[in-house]
Amino acid sequence: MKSTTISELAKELGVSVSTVSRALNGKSVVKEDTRQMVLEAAEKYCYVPNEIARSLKKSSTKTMAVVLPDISETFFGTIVKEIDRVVSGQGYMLILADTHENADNEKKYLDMLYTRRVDALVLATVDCSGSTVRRFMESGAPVVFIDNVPDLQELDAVTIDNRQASRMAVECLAAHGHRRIAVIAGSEKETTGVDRLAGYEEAMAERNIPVDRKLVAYGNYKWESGYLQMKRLLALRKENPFSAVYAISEKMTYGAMRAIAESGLRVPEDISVVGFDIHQVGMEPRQKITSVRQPEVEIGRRVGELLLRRLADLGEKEDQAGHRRLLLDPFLEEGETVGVF
Amino acid sequence: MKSTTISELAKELGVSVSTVSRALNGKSVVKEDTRQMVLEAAEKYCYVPNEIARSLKKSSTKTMAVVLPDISETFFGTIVKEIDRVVSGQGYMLILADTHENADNEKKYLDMLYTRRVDALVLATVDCSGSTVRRFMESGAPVVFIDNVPDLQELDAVTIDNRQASRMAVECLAAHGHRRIAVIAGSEKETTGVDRLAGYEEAMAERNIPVDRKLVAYGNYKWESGYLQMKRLLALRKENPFSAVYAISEKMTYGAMRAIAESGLRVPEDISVVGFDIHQVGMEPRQKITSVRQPEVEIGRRVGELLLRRLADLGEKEDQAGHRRLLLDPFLEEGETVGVF
DNA sequence: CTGAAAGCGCTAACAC
DNA sequence: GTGTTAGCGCTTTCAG
Repeated sequence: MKSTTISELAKELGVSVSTVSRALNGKSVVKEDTRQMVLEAAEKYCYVPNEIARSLKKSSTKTMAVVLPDISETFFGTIVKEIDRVVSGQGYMLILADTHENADNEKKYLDMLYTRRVDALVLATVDCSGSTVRRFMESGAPVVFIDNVPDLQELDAVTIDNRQASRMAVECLAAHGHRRIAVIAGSEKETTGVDRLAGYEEAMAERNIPVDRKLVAYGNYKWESGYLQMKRLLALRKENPFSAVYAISEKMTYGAMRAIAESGLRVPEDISVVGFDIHQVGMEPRQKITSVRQPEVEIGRRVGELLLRRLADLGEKEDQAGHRRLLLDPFLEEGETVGVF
Repeated sequence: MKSTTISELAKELGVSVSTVSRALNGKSVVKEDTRQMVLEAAEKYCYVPNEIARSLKKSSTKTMAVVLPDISETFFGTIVKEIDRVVSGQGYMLILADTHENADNEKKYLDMLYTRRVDALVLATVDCSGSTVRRFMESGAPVVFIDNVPDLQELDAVTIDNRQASRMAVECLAAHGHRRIAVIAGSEKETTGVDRLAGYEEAMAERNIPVDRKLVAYGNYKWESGYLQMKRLLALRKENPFSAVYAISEKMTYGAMRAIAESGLRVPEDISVVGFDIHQVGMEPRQKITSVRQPEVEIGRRVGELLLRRLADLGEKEDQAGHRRLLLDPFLEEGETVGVF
C-alpha cells in the first residue's frame, strides 16, 4: 500500500500538479468538477499528503516542542496533555524532550529541535542562564517558559505567582496560630526558589513575625533534601523551636514528612505541614496533605493559546505584542496536616 | 541571525554543494584541508543543517511517535521518559499524542502522524480493533504496542504478563488465608482486562477455590467504577461474603478503598486489598497499598530498543525477524493492606 | 480556471 | 577528491 504523490495523481488524471494541489487544499478556486475528480482519485489511490515536503516548501513544520525536566511528574504530564489538546486543534503536533533535569541534555535537545525547525518551543529550563535558548529566540520562533523562568527581560512565560503561593501557605499556618514557621526552600539561584522564599518572608513581615534564619533550610527540590533538611531542623528544635513547616516542592514535602514520622512526632498534633504541588492521587482514604497547588490545566491552556497567537501574529507580520509573563493564581488545597497551635 | 544553507556556504567558499555536504556529514572522503575550511565557515556563518530537507531526501524523519491515552498518568510518563532516553541516543525525537482515551482522537492523531511520515510508532491503543493502525503497519513502519494489545497475529508488543500479574495478587491473598476473594475486573473486550481476569481464575483454580461469579465485578478502569462496583459488592456482602478484594487498575483500587472506608469497614482488618499499578508517591508515611506493579522503566527500555532494532533491520533490508510479543514480569509490591484471614 | 516552471535545502549517483 | 545534476513532494508565482 505505497502511498501516491500529487504528481502521480496528476498524470493519472491528465491534469497538472498545481491543479491537484489546489483541489486538495481547497484554498484556491478550482472548478467543482475538477475538484471532485481529484478527490475521488485521491481516495482511490490512497493519496496521503506528505507533510515533510510541505514543510520544506512553506518553512513551517506545524510542530512545536516541549522541553522539560521530567515528564513522569504529574505536574508536567498534566500541562503537556493540555498543551497538546489545545494546539492539536490547529493541526500542530508536539515533540517531547525529557532532559532528566540535566543542562547538557537540554542543550543537546534544543540543538536537535532547532535543526528540525520546530515552529515554537515550550521550555521548563534547568539552565537559568538562558544561554542555550537564545539562538532559538533570536531565530524568531515563539518560546514560552514555564515553571522556571530565566532572568531575562524579553520573554514569554506562564507561571503561577510564586510569592503569592508562599503567602497563602504562611497565611494558612498563621491563621491556625503558628508563628514559628520553618521553611524548606529551594536554590538561591533559581527564580522559582527565590520567589517562593521571598513570598514567605513577605508574609511573615506582614504579620510582624520576625524571620528566624535558623528556620530557613535550603534544599534542591528532591526527596532526599526534604528529608535531610527536615532532620536538621528537627535536630536543632530545642534551640530553635517551630510548630510548623512549609516545604516548597512535592518531593521535599514527602521527604520532610518521612523525617517527622521517623522522629516520632505526629502531624499535625506536634508539627503542622503545608506542602507544594501535592497531587492527591485518587481520593483514597488517607491523611490528605494541605498543599499549595498550581492550576496545571490552566497553565497548559494558556501556554497553548499564547503559542497559537504568537504563531498567528508571525503569519500576519504584525508586531509581536510586548512579551508577556502570565502570572496565574495558585490555590491552597486544604488537607489534614495543619492543626491549631 | 538567519541561518545559512549549504549552497550559500558553497558559494562563499568557491566549492560545490556536494563537497560541503560531504565535509559536513563526514561520511565520504574529503581532503582534510577542505573539511577544515568548510567546518570553519559553517561555524562562522552559523550554519545549522535543515533536517526537514534531509528528511525529504532520505525519506526518513528521525522521528518516532508515541500515542497514548493519558500522559498525565505516572505509568505512561515513566515509559515515555525511558523511550525518549533510549532513542534520543540515536538521534531520534519523539512526537507525543495524548488521545484522552478516545478512539476518534486516536484515529485523528494516527492520520496526522502518517502524514508527517514518522519512522516508527508506539501505541497504547484504546481501539482494540486495530483498524486505524493498519495502514501504518502496512506502510512498513515499525509499530510497537504497549499496555493494550489488539488481537492480531502479526505485531510487536511489549507488555507484562497480565495473567501472571493476577496470579501474584491471588497468591498473596491466598497465602494470608483468604479464599473468598472478590475482583474488580475490566472490560471483557480488551485483552488486558481479559488476561487479568483469566489469571485470577487460573490462580483460584490452582488452589481449588471455586470462582463465585457473584464476586466478579466489571469496571472500566476509572475511579468511579471502582467505587461503584465496590459499593455493589459490599451491598451484597451478606449473601456473598468475601474477605479480600483485588482491583485491576490504579484508579479502581482507589475508588474501591474509598467505598470500603465509607462503609465503615477497615483495611486490612475487615477487608484486605490488593491493587494494581499503585505508585507510592514519595515514601511519605501513610498506609501503603499492596499492589501488583509493572516495571515501567524496563518496558520503556525494551520498546526503545525494539524500535531501534526494527529501524536498523529496515535499513539493512534484512528480513524482519518474526514479530515478537515481549512479556515482562510484573512484581508484587508489599504494602499494609493485606491481613491474615 | 488551469498549466508550466521555479524552487524549499539537501543527498547521492555519476562523471571527471 | 570534487563538481554536476537530478530529484525528494509540494506550493506558488506567473502566464495564458
